[in-house]
Amino acid sequence: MPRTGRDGRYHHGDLRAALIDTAVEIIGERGVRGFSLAEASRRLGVASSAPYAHFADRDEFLAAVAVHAYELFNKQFLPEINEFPEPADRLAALVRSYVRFAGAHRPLFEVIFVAGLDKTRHPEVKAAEKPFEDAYTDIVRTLSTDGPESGHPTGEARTPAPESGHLTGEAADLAAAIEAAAYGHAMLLLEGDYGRGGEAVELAADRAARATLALVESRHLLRRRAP
Amino acid sequence: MPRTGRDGRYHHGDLRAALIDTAVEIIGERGVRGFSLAEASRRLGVASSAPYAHFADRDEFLAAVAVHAYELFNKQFLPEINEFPEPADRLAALVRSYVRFAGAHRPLFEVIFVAGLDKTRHPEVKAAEKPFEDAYTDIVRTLSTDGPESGHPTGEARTPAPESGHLTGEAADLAAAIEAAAYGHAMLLLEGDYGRGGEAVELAADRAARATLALVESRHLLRRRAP
DNA sequence: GTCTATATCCCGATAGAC
DNA sequence: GTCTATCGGGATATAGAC
Repeated sequence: MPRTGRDGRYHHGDLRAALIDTAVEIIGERGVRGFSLAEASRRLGVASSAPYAHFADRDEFLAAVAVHAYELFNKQFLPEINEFPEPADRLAALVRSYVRFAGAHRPLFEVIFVAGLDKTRHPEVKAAEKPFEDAYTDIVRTLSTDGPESGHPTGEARTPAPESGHLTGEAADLAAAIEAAAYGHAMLLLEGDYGRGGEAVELAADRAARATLALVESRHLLRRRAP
Repeated sequence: MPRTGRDGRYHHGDLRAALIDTAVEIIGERGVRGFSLAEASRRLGVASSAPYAHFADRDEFLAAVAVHAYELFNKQFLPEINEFPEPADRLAALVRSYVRFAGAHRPLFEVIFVAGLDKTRHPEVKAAEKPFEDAYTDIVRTLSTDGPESGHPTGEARTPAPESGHLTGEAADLAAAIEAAAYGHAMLLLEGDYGRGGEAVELAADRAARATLALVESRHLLRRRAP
């Protein structure tokens, strides 16, 4: 929301936020790799050097966009899974939300997954993605220790799942398969393999959700011998 | 193989081929988006304008690299599937080969799938990928009309599958799921999610192959209602 | 087929004034 | 916080000589 100062020039109360909005626009048109801070400045009518008052360099700016992307996902899409009590359905819903997010906010999805940011250099990004990762690992862990086919008689003592951290064994295999399926569907959607409109998004999301259920159903086939 | 002329300067008998080799090098270091014809020329010791004697522009050059990539895949990896008689195993082998190719020839895989070439503008690329596509659709079609769980009593009359072109119904759903799984595993491999060395490639390829078998096994869950 | 030379354009980033 | 001015670098692409 630019406002005009006494001198007739445009000034932005929040150039930082305006830059992120404009970046989303540009990335939507040209892709992440076609984005430049210079063009964003041009569109906002500010000097090409103005962004450097808020961000050290281009990478740090993209990291800020990535954080924005995760916050949006966590707020708007993650809650969708709470409609489902069963772990398998929750997982399918999570995958569906993931693909929907890719379709509805393609530029943000691109920044997160296609830009190739070095996350180790941007801890803010890692922190922002944590809610999503936690939701995911929680469900997968539940599924592989408590699934309908795991064969635990009622009341049997179970080793408690670790509270956080990496998955192991069957859970890791299932998680990897579903992660790849979700990512693959999202990428094919963005490449136009499913068409262009909103139906394409739902088609891709639906297929991804079904693939998730199929993988859960046949998860015994995913198991690998210990290396 | 550069040779030296009488004047002491380097000349290339086949600059075209040399450029493609060098492009593979550069893309391996910087990714497709970090590639430029200018740098390739520099490394070969030729003028930055030399490539334009062989290629109209950067995109046409990348299309040539893509054709090279498909030819290599079709020759070196596609034949691997012939070791397996059963359709499901053939499909898993194809997916395994696909991921192995991504790992063994990452730069070429990137050009094909990440560079975002407009294939409609480059018919040579479409022609080069045809053998791969045909092999894929053939197997999927066989699986969804002749699979062990399709429940056709022996001798029942079946509608003959179309000889080429797009898949429909169950076959299309299965094909989409497997395509996404293969692509997803390959991309996660390239992003380093499985680690870096040759073991990472085999891990990803193995997981992709298992996911393929799992999807085939539960393919009834992939079925969508007609739109 | 390759060279030199050049034109044009865009980008990232810095310094210092307002 | 934003501006102007500017440096340095790299890319694409063309024209014309050898």
